[in-house]
Formats: sequence, C-alpha cells, structure tokens
Amino acid sequence: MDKEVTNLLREKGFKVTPQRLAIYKILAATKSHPSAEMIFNELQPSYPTMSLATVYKTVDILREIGMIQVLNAGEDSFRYDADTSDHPHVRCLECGRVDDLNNIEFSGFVNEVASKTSYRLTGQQFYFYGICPECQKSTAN
Amino acid sequence: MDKEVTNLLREKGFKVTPQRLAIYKILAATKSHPSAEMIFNELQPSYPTMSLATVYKTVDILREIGMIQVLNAGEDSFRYDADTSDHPHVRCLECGRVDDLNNIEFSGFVNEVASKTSYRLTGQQFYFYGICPECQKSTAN
DNA sequence: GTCTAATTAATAAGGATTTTCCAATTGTAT
DNA sequence: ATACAATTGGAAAATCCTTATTAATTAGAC
Repeated sequence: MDKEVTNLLREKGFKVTPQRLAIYKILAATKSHPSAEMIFNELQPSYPTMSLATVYKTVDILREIGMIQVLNAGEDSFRYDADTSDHPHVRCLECGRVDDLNNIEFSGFVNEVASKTSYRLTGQQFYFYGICPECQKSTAN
Repeated sequence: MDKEVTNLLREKGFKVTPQRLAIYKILAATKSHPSAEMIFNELQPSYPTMSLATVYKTVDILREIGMIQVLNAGEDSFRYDADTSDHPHVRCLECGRVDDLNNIEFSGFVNEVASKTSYRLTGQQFYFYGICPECQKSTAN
C-alpha cells in the first residue's frame, strides 16, 4: 500500500520523503477523518520535528495525486480521508466526530440529479448530521 | 410574504426593522444563495449605511426563527437560503455560483441511511460539484 | 408624545486556519 | 560521491470571515 503512494509521487514528479509517507500512513490507517492539526498531533511522538506546514503541503499533494479526498462537513477546518471512494459522511453535532456511512445505495439519487441538471457534474458530498451513539448516552441523563 | 417575517419576528420578541425586512426580501427574491457580503453589497444602493454586522446578526435571527437555512458548500463563508425546504445544491467549481436542485427524490436514500446508522439524525446537506452551463461555454474555447 | 430597551452603524478586534518565507536539509539523477 | 533542485521546519504573517464594542438611533409599549 505504501508502494502505491511511493510510485504515484515519483510518477508525478514529487519526491518521496518520510514525512509524506508518514502522513499518508496515518490517513490510510484511520477512519476518523482527521484535520491537519489532528494529523500533526498524531505524528508528534514519532516525528517530533514535523511541521504543521508540512502537513498542509503534503495533504495538498496527496489530494492532487488522487490518494486522498478532502472533506468539509461545515466545520472551520478541512478533514482528510484516504478512502477516496464516494461515500456519505455523518457528523455528530455534539462531539464533532465524523463517521463513514458505508454500503449505502445512492446511485439512483445521483443519476436523477445528473439527468435533471445542466451542470457537468464532477463529484458530490453527502453530509448527515445528528447525535452519535456515545453522545446519545451521555445526553440521556 | 413580508407579513410572515413581520409576525414571526414580533412573536419571538424581535423588533421589526427596515434592515431586517430588507435582508429577508433579498433572500426571498433570489435563488443565488448569497453570502453575508453578497447581501451587504446588494443592499448598498438602497441602504448605503447598512453594516455588515447587521447582516450577520439578522441572518442569525432569521435562521433562529426558521425563515432561512444556512448552507456551507465547502467554501470559506456561509450562504443563506430563504427556501427552507430540504433540497440538494450544486456549486460551480469555476465561477462559484450555487444553484438549487429541485424536484429530486432522495427520501429513499435518506431512509436507507437512517435505518443503517446508529446516529440519531437531525438533518443533512447534499452538495454536488461541477461546471455550470455558462462556464462550460466559456471553457469550451 | 414619552420612555426604555433593542437595534444599528462603523470600526476595531478576534479567532483560527492556512500560507509564506527562507535557511538548512535531503532525495535523486548522474 | 556530487550536485542540484525539491523539501522541510519553525515562526511569522496573511487571510478573511465573523463577533464585539460603543455611542447614537429607533421600534414599540403605554
């Protein structure tokens, strides 16, 4: 799986650095859709000299070469997802976590939109909002 | 239609001011989902002394009383829509305009998500991205 | 018409993310 | 191994949307 980023980076003329691989690894290993700062914090132990600027520059490159997608679920910051497949997300309005919604069928919806709009569509983002199971418990008291 | 805002404002204990009515009128009369600054600019001719702060405070109140909904289509700023019905939006990646997608059936999609997630859902936002007809023409050269 | 609290206008301040800068370092082609 | 261009790191700075502040004005109740 590292192979793929390595090759893609080289192909596109980017250098393969430990920082870039580390950032991609984080994203590939999590389902939490971290923001730049979350990635930065998670790298602190193993890369104490990692710079936030490097995180930002790297996710931009990763997006450019198609290895990650960028989310904006109505927060102030962006989130990054190594799962580049089209899938809806749900954000907890209480704690802010963002989860995947898997195995949802929405091609009918997308096709209907495509057939009814005169836009040339290139993508879409589906965000659901609500309260996650954990916060339902703690709010229940 | 002004009647409705007027009454609602009074009911909720807000004063009815020309500024508030003017801002709502703009939103009710357009399908362009303007941001606070766009509203501000559009009001310049008729309300040269209108303050951006007033626009922000007013849209917040209008949202609170349920007369408008707030959109965030992955831009830096928020957009406001007097059409409070649930409907998808599409944003042009070229010129930035945001359009409605009307008469789209998505209740099946929503129901499927609701039945498969353990979140307690309270809402959703569907954003499509692409190139609008106008920009398709100008990019075609 | 008076009164009072809410609202406005204008500007300053805030807030937080993201970008820029540049010297030092590092990947990679030769 | 060498050389060069790309990249990193650290901090500062830009961005820019949004909120706070405050004196003056105004809506609405009586």
